[in-house]
Amino acid sequence: MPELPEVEIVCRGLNDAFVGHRLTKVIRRFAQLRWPIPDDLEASILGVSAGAGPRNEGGSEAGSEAGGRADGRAGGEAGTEVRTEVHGEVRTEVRSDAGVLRSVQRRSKYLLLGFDTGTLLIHLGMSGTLRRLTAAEPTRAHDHVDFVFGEQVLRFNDPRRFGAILWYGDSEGPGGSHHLLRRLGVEPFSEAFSGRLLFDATRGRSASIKQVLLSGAVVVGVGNIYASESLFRAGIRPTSAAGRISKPRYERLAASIRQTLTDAIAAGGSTLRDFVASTGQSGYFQLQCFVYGRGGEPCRVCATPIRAIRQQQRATFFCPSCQKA
DNA sequence: ATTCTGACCTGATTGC
DNA sequence: TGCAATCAGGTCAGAA
Repeated sequence: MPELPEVEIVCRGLNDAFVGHRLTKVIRRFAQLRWPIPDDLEASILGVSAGAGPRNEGGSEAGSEAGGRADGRAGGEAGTEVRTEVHGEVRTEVRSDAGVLRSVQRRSKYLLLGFDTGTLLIHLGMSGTLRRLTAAEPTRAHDHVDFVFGEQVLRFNDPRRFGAILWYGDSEGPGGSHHLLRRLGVEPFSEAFSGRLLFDATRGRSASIKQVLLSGAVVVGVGNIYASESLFRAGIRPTSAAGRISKPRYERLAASIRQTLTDAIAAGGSTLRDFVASTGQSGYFQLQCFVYGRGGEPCRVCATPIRAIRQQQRATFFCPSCQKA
């Protein structure tokens, strides 16, 4: 599963390949992910009310060979009927650029695809991938959804179905207020993230520091691998009570988290199982881990055998010599 | 309020 | 070779 660096790589890939292009169709082959994929997703994105009539359904693909260039007058293009509700007043207008993907952003491990009508939330869960393919590419097992952008397709595949595809319409407020995003901690690369924040947020907490990092309530994007790696670089035992770690050590931890994530992004995201970039390329080399997955092997710094334990049913790795309680 | 457990799923790997 | 048990990068909902 993608941790933050992988999601960041996918986010950049989506920006390069799809922003400015127009979504023409959503093909939903299997709807049951962590939550059901809305059945009116295509209509929501395109701004067409769900009951707008079956005549519109099939034949509206006429202008899709234009390859994403929208400046031409598009002679025969009828445009798409868009209905917006403003203060209870329903307006109908014809918009030829309905469905154009305006932006792709990452918040924690959520991908936020911005359309004029609202925000598409995508989470890759543990095993989700997004690939960029041509529309003719045959589907494989667990290819649940296609987002068709003319000739190219963004295809969502997720064997374990822990991922999510949700819609957050503009009428529901800005996407950032979605309940899944509202309680998230700060971004690790934001100004707000610091050793002081970690220190202040953990006073009185008896939970282990690794548990606090994984919870995402203070800082987001530190998954199971990078929690172990960051704590190693900071010289802190994963089992230490978060409330008993000093401010200087938290300063070091904040820097370690940033550095670990930066290194992983630079490496193209660590490739463990089935991560594939949105371009469909795989074969990124894996970030060289100091401790993760190296139980029993010698520490790369001091040669002491790395210890493997379990915390909250998750694998944790640390060097008993380099990392102090 | 904080902390912990179970649940959601399939697939790869391990051990008998 | 086959089959069962175990594990996997996330995170939500609910119980203790």
